[in-house]
Parts: sequence; C-alpha cells; structure tokens
Amino acid sequence: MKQEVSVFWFRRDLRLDDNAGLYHALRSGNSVLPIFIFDENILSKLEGKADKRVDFIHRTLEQLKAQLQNLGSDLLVFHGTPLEVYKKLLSEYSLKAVFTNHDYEPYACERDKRIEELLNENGASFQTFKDQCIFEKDEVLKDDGKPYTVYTPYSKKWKEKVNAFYLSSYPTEKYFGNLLKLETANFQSLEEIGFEKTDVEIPSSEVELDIIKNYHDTRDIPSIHGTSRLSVQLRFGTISIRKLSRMAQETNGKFLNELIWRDFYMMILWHFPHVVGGAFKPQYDQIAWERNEKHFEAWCKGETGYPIVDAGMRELNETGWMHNRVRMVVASFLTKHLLLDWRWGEAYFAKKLLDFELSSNNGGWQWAAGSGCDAAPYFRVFNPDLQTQKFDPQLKYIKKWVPDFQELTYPRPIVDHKFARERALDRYKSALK
DNA sequence: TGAAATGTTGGGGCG
DNA sequence: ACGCCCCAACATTTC
Repeated sequence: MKQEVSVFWFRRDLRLDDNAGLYHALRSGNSVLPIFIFDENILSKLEGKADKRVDFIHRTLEQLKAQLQNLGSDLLVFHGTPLEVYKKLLSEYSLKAVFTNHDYEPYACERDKRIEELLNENGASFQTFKDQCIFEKDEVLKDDGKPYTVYTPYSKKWKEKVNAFYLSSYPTEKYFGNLLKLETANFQSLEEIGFEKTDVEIPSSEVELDIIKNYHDTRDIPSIHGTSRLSVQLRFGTISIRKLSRMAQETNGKFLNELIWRDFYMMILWHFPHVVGGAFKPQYDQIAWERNEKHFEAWCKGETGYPIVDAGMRELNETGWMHNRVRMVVASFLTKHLLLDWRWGEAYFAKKLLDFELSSNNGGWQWAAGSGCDAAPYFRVFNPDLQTQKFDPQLKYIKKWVPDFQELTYPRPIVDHKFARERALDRYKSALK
C-alpha cells in the first residue's frame, strides 16, 4: 500500500518560515513530502561548470535539508526534468496533491501547465500560491481594469491597497508536525549534477535595519555598504517578501519603493510578455545598433577606459553582484556610448548576476535604453566622469575594483564621450521620428 | 533615478 | 557716475 502524501515543491522560496505554499501544504491533511528539482531544462542552458547560482542553491538546499532533518523529515533533491521527476513520484507514492508557489516567468508558466496536466491525469491536484511578491499580476490595476505602465501611479495604488493582511506571515512552524517522516535521503553533490564549487558567499538573511533606515542617504554611494544587498535572498526566496515589506513600511518608505518596483516589473512582464526579446515601446526596435563585438568584449571585461564603468564590470565579474548606481552607469554606457543593443547587456547580466531576475533585469535594461515603460528619456545620457564626481568623488569604489587605476596611465577611452553622446542622440532621433 | 547648451543676472574691473 | 566687458552663478531649455 503506497503512502498518501502531498508534495511541497520548493523553487524560488528556499525557506521554511513564512512560506505560503508550504503553509497550505502542511494544512492539507496529508503528510508533506518536501522536494526540490535541479531542472535539467534550465541547467543544460548554463555555460560553464563553475556557476555561482547553482552553487548558491546547492548550499542553501544543504541548510534547508538539515533543518528538515531536525524536524524528523528530509528534503528530496532530484536532478532531471520536472516531468520525469513527477512521473517517478507518481509511481512511488500515492500522490494526492502538489503544492507550490507561483512563478511568473514564461518558462515557468509553461512548465507548470504541463505538470498540472500530468498530475490531473493521475488524480492529483496542483495547487499554487502567491508568495514571491505582495501584489501579483491582477491585484493592482487602474480604475479601468487595465494594468499600469507608469510606476508612480502604480505605487500610489499599491500603497493604498496594502494592509496588515497582505503583509502578515504564514505561521508554518505551527504545522511542522505534518511533515512526512523520512530517513536520510541521498543528496547529490554539485559535481554529481555536473557543476563545480565556486567562491560564492552565502549572505546572511538578517535584515540590517540601519541600512534601511539610512537608505535614501547612502544608496547612491557605491563605495559604502548603503544598499540592503537583499536582492539575492529575494531571488531565491531565502527571505520572505512579506517580512521585508513589513520592516520597510515601519522603517523607511523610500526603501519600500524599491520593493514596489519589484512587484511593478513582475506585473509588467506578466501583462506584456513581448518585453522579453523586444522593446516595450516598439519604435525603439528601429534603432540601428552598432555591432562592434570588440567594444562589447571590452565592456564585459571592464576595459572601456572609463574607470567607473570598468570598476562596475569588474565587481560584477568577480562577485556576481554590482551596486545599483553603477548598474545604471554601465547600462547607459553600453546602450548610449557604445550604442550596442540593450539585449546584449541584458544577456550578460543574466549570465553573471547572482540576483538575476528576468523581470527586474529586463525592466532595468529597458529603462536605461529608453525603450521601456516609464523609462528614462532617450536623451538622458550619463556622463561617466560626472557620475564619478557625484557618487565616487574620492575614487574609493574605483580603486577597490580597478587596483591598477592611476589617472595618468589609465588606458584611453574606447570611445570619446562627446562624440558618443552626439552619435547616440542622432541615432535614437532618426529611429524614433 | 541627466547633461549640455543656452539664457539671464549681477558684481567687479576698467576706461 | 556710467557704460562696457568679463564671467561666475544660477535658471531655463533642449536633446
């Protein structure tokens, strides 16, 4: 007689506390089997074996597994395609239901549709919950029922609507007794799933309240630790967005705005899926981009001759993270100075950023390129030297990431600022007329 | 969540 | 005292 179970499928919510889907699974009436799948459909597209994100996930799963073992259960970690894994689970257990949290990205939607079909054909339900944002696709709409495309009115409506109900925690800990009792299950090493260890750091999930408090004064200075650096935890769900939003609301509305941007871009991606691969404003797809691969390579490596740009790219390459102010500078530089397609930059960030999230990354790049909803106007061209004067006047950030930096011997810029600025204005103008 | 070009104003040097 | 020029400082417009 096979055991009747509910599965809880961890994906971008690698935590036990305040987890919506897990909470509902634990209250479903069946014992809960916690699982994670290293999705071969995703892993097979990654370049190289030393991938910080895969390592990050693996190490986080190790911790999650230990926590579940302390509770008398365990985490089953699979490697394969989700469809194969569920076929296997259906053959081994009497699977009544699979619980998981919403994932809004195009691949994830398609994947979940298939899984739901498979489960339904086998008498099991597929139940999904909102967990990774405060308001999802259709919860904050204009009065005419259409989605917002401008941030400020969206954020206003968001703030009107938010209340304790939307920010309260799911008390999963009350129901941990409903986890399936398990013997220690095998846990494949990174090498066994085809990857290698990296130097990735697992940051603390503790929220630094002082940072949030002083956020507005310090967030633009890349040489100091003035941003929360929680994007990675939000990406993998090692921190709850409800908990963080609650703290932001109590501490600093300016910081809360950053979290609202996150909901905003997720909502945009849902309603306007053409932003993946195309400009939100179609006329921006008429821009005749340069195709200078040497320039692109120089940008990637941090060898543009503009110290602030080079510092940012080197920080990204070394750590998988870049300060937000500098992300704007390097993105403006790629799209305006080098006049290279924003999708090139988007793809490079997608490859390198530990906190990579399709919706925010796409939104940010289209903002910089001017092609997005509520984007920077095309004629807003960052001057790298002025950005340095304003935000890194002591050159502390630059010297940290470009140790060989000396003003007199630094390589010459690969493009002249004045020339590049005028070229960008001309090129954009003729595409948009 | 820009920057550059252009316009205006006003103080000071000077004839 | 006055006009003229220079130019910094600030404001406005333009891209």
